[in-house]
Amino acid sequence: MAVTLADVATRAGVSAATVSRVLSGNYPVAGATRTRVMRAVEELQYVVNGPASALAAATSDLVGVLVNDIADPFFGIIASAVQSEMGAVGQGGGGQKLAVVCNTGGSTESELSYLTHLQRQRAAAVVLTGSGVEDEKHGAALATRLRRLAAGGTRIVLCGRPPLAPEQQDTHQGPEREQPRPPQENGRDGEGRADSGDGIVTLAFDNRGGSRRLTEHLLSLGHRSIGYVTGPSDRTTTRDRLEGHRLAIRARAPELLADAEQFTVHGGAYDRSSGYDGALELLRRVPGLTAVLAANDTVALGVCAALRDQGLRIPEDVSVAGFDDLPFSADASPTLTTVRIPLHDAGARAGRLALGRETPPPGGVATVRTELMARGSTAPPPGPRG
Amino acid sequence: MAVTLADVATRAGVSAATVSRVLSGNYPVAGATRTRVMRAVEELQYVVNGPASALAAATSDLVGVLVNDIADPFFGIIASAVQSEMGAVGQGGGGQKLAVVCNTGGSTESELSYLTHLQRQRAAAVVLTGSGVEDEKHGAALATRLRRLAAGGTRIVLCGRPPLAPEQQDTHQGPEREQPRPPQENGRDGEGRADSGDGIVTLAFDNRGGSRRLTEHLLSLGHRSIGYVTGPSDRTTTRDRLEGHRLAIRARAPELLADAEQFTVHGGAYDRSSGYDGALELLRRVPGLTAVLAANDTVALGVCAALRDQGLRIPEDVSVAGFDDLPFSADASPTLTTVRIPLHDAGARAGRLALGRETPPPGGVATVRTELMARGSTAPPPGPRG
DNA sequence: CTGTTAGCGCTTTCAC
DNA sequence: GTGAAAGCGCTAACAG
Repeated sequence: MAVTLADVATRAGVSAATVSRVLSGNYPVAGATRTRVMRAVEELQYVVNGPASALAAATSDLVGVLVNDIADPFFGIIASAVQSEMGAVGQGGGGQKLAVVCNTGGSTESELSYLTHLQRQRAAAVVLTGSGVEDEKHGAALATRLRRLAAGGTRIVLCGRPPLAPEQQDTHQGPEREQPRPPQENGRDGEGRADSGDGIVTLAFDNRGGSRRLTEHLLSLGHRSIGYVTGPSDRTTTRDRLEGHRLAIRARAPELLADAEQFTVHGGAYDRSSGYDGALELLRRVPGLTAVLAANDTVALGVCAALRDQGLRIPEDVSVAGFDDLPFSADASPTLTTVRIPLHDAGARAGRLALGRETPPPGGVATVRTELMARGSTAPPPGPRG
Repeated sequence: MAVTLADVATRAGVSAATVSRVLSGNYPVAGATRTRVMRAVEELQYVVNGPASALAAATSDLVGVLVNDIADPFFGIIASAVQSEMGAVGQGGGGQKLAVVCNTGGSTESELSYLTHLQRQRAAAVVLTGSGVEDEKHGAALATRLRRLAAGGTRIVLCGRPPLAPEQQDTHQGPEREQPRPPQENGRDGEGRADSGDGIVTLAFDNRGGSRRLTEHLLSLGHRSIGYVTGPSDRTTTRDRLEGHRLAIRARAPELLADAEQFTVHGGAYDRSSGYDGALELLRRVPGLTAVLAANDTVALGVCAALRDQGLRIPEDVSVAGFDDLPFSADASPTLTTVRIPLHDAGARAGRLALGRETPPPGGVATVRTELMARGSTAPPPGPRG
């Protein structure tokens, strides 16, 4: 770990400044000099010292991507899309960014901790993906930290979670504690500024709308006993999807509202086993169950497994639907009815936003549309008494 | 991006050196002073400048994890395990490492490029996961780069790929061009040194052995028309798995060897669609096909889908098996016969090795055992004429 | 077009 | 136990 800019300079018979200019390429240098320098670099196998250069230039090429679970394709797809926008992987010189993904495991401390690291590294941008945790204290801490990062010049993009709660008024000015969430459909709350005013841009997923359409689909097939296996209860995504579900019931079959709580099982995680356990629990609670909605596709797979293990056929006996439309859903048997989120597109857009290569939506908030994918796992409920 | 160590020092009424000592915690500081400093840090919301600190200390807390496809759970599981070993996520001070995953997309340029970035950042360690690319030129370039990194103090761990080819003798000393690969089962080639001599440690997966056992399983069920859908042909994993398959045939049913090439379809990627297309192609080529082996579980899912679309039942008409035992395999219907690789354990071990928290295996190379998981997707072939 | 001169913000001897 | 000072390797004005 020895060879420095100075060594290269000596070898090439030029000054360190010249070498620096050749390497960064953003400054006129004579052709001959350039070749000489390049040769010296080659011969010495010189590699720029990142920290030194970052310190001097006060910039960094790091872009952090925070995900809740890197082993879940939902995040993998988004992360991969973000990374795909970071630019052609040149051999070194250019302003290419390095997107690194950080796995928080859904832990709030871990999330904060990664943000600290990223802040230390003076990251160029940070993309936070997926569900946020609904915790008053964490939410405030997170918002503060993100605003501070943004103020320091780091671009912040929220992808797949709702926008930050409006800034806390430190000058306590009243007991106004209503409406903790900013309006969703109205894209003008930033009063026309290019972002929400603090440089943080949000790409929210229309979880509520998608979920609502999904439940409507089931309702119109004739289902009246619809179980729901939620995700972890403190997640924004969980809440939004459940809300969409309830909205559909309220609008189309209000008589079912009374049983809603009874028909809802709160899963502990977005994984297969909470689907499995949840389905079993629903079967126990709801005698005439004809359909099960799952928090996402992975959970839905667990639901299917449990149902099958109980000798139930899908969709003849029970319909099942997921959410997200991950690649495996189209291949499952039967093919899984779900709600498609254009994860790749959203991730790519988040990447562009992070690099400042795309102008932020008005108000700093855009909602990504979701689409119902009606497939083989949903059908009309079985006739009375099978 | 303003507040610096000096600001904190002023505020706390001490010198910058003292603040630094308090923050790094590895030096005796009076209790009172420490509290005073901490308070100043708190009040000023001070965050260490990573580049500056890395420059001065000539160390970094970055650990890079290179993966071929971040959207593939195979890599997600390994990466997540590596990350889980990086230590309790403290609030900042300690020597905690930041594991960042870099998605190469299987591209060799991208791989090299990420290594350059990591080298620039003076990464503490680099973990390369999964299949390497079998390309003479790239192999050499990669080996050189990794050795250089290792020489510079960066720990290198190969997880899920074969060890590096032995060092190129620059002093051309003979036409010795045999055995481009080091012995696998013999763990003593490093002559008892704690690693292969260059500080690079390898955790190879026993793909060949697992594949061999899988084919033996099919053979002993009575299958004689076994199709094989491979992964991308330039990958070490692809080659090893195919070799294991051929080995089993050679040992147990040499009469099938003649048709081996005919029964092998080379898939373009480790994805669902090459499984789908591969299965169709096999059906075309092999009239009495009774079993299909896939490069991995994801490919196997594609194979299943194709088979089903052709009206074939699994396993009654055709048996199918995958490789890796990803979580979804146990949930597929029918449950998928496959070969289990302890991905999480391997990743965790790679993480420990990367941090120097575990002593490297003798010779620097360890082979991770794989295990046959015989499940519902394989059964004896149908009787003659169905 | 190229060299000189200052730092960037932190860590770390070396004194006190 | 704490301070002063000397860089770490690079970039970015300024001069020439």
